[in-house]
Amino acid sequence: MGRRKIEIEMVRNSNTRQVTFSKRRTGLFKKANELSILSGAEVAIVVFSPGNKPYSFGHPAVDVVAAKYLQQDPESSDSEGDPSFDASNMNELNLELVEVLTQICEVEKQTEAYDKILKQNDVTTLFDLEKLRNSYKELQNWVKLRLSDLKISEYLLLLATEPVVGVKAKSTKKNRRKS
Amino acid sequence: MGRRKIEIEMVRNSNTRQVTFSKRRTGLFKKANELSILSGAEVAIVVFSPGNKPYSFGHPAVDVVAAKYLQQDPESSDSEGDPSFDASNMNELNLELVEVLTQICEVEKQTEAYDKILKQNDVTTLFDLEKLRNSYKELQNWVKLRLSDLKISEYLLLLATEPVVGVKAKSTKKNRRKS
DNA sequence: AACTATTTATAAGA
DNA sequence: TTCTTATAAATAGTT
Repeated sequence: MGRRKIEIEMVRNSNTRQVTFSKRRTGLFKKANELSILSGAEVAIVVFSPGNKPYSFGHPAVDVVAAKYLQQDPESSDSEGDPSFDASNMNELNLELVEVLTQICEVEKQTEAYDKILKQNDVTTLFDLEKLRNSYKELQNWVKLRLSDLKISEYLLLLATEPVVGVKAKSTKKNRRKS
Repeated sequence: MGRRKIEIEMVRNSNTRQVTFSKRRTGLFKKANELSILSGAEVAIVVFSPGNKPYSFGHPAVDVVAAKYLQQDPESSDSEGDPSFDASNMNELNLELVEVLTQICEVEKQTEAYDKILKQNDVTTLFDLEKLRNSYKELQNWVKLRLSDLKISEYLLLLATEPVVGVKAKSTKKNRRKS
């Protein structure tokens, strides 16, 4: 929507990129505001600029909408009994990390194998394409699996909620969670 | 932007309101996607429709961006805890996690895109094969990159050395870290 | 779900 | 950064 049509791809020039970000971030928030007013919808937006500065928009407020959203999926944290935050959580987190790293290794080996297939430049038969296709599917499934059980994200969220994670914080009422 | 100019105010007719919501929600998410691609910004949006159905958009993912946002202002206290292991370590670890999650998300989206190519069963030209080949290479490179800067692994090692991370552990000499 | 007349967003330029 | 403006894109009302 400007003097010229542009491709939707990372803007090369870092200066132009920042300008584009500013303009479009403004536009995005304006649209969000209109959406919330016109339809009465609740909207929350969080954006990190290329320079990593945070911007947010919320109607009625980011926190409110975010909380509502997070409440949706009740599978999130609760299990842990009482110690405001103890080792078991950390150990689980660590295990998750090990898992991720392990699987990343596996993916590397897989991709190498698949790359070999591709290097035989005769991959023109349907059969080979089928194999290729399946390879991608596997990879995709792996990633989805990783993402779908969002335990790590949940942990992050949980951790973010506790300013001082894994350390006995000043026990304010914030350490309390519904259980 | 339509046949007529409209005032930005709650749309009266509930049917029209729902239609407006649908159209504009789509537009908003499209804009968000363009913003994230053009500028490399991270974006998370959560919307509740007038009928209270949740919709979300995230690049790399709602949870990841949300977590990062929430972590921003940790009224970083250090409390009365044993300083041998405080929040700063956790924050670093968390940032690493955010990194990994971000890249995993990117891979997922990539693989989805490539899968689309494969689904067009006309992938018989050399050109397409070339694209496919490059796709794999990118993926492979990503994984290698992930593995080569072994910061996370280092953390894991560190963590593994500390059975109880982030919590006042039985203080042995293990609380020592190279510095 | 499509179709367009219009309005709105914005890329480039100043 | 802010403004201007030619043009691309979104969308309100219609079919």
